[in-house]
Amino acid sequence: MGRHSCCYKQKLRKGLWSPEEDEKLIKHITKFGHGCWSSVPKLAGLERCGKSCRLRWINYLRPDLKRGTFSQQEEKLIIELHAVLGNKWSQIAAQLPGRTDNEIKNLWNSSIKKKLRQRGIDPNTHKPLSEVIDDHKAPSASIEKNSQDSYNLEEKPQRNAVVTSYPLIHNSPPPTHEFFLNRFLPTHETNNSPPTGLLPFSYTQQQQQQTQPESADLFFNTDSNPLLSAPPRNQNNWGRSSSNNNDSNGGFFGYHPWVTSDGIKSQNQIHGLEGEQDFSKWNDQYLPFFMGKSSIDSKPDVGFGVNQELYHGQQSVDTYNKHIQRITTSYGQFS
DNA sequence: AATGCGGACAACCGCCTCATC
DNA sequence: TGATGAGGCGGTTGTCCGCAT
Repeated sequence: MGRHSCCYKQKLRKGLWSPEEDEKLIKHITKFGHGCWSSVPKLAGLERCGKSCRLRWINYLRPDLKRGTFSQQEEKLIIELHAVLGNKWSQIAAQLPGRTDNEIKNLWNSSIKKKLRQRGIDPNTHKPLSEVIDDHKAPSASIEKNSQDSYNLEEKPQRNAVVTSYPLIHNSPPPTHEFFLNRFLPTHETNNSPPTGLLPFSYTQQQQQQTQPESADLFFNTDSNPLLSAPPRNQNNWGRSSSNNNDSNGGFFGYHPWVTSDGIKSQNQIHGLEGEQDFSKWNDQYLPFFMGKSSIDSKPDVGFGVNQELYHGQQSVDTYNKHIQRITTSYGQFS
């Protein structure tokens, strides 16, 4: 495809964004939505290409970004997801509320990779380095099965420590495609009810009551991983993840007061918010925009996560189907 | 005080996919 | 059906800043 036409244009600014530019972009998007990104610079009075504006907004200016340092839980989750998804940063980011793919990618390249190597784990294969060197050897009996937490990056590696564990898959077979799909698919997949959006790891009360397969426990230990924890029974919202402990605003994707385990709350319920004051504040300023009510472009916005699709009727179903198709492509067909 | 180095983060580049014409 | 434009993604580079020497 080659370069974008905007890249050929002269006089476009590059490099770091000034506060004035940020302000212009924020003002424009909060007022009109982004619509077609290529038209944003002109309409906002910026000498930037649309792509640059999009990136700046998504990675830095969006109001739902969490920012700040990553918690240990977040780092562990990133590693676990990377073991399954590889360098699919956008898919990994989709599971971390308020984090961007760029942020996660940077963390991986600058920090996590190094930590894993220090612990004797190959960051690409997630296998012990010794196995990567001698790749023909099957996982040997020397692998200690009780070492549950070789991803605990808080612990410093011991001198001369022998890496003795498979980081994720200890004495269990790798999780199946079905298992992973179950974690990602919304709960309504088997009926015709409206989609609830691809919330982070689907949850139903039935699932909670079921005994998790062994691989699931190893993979997504909901006891130890608050990001994956199911909400308490009879609670109508997704609990704010404990990874947001330091985030007084919670983050847009941190919890979803309008989504119940049964489906979607009404608009009145959404706007009433039932005492969710943090969200209410946020709602006044940004909800119309995040609902895709752009005055420029009536198409649903993309790039804010799939949960906003709750508001888009048939289009949300179409987009939802696309997500299913994408996941199916990646992880195989499910029944 | 000057310099070099490394970490963290922001931004760009190039490619791919998809929608539209 | 191919050309084109736009959005999205992953890899890479650039920049800033703190720290050690």
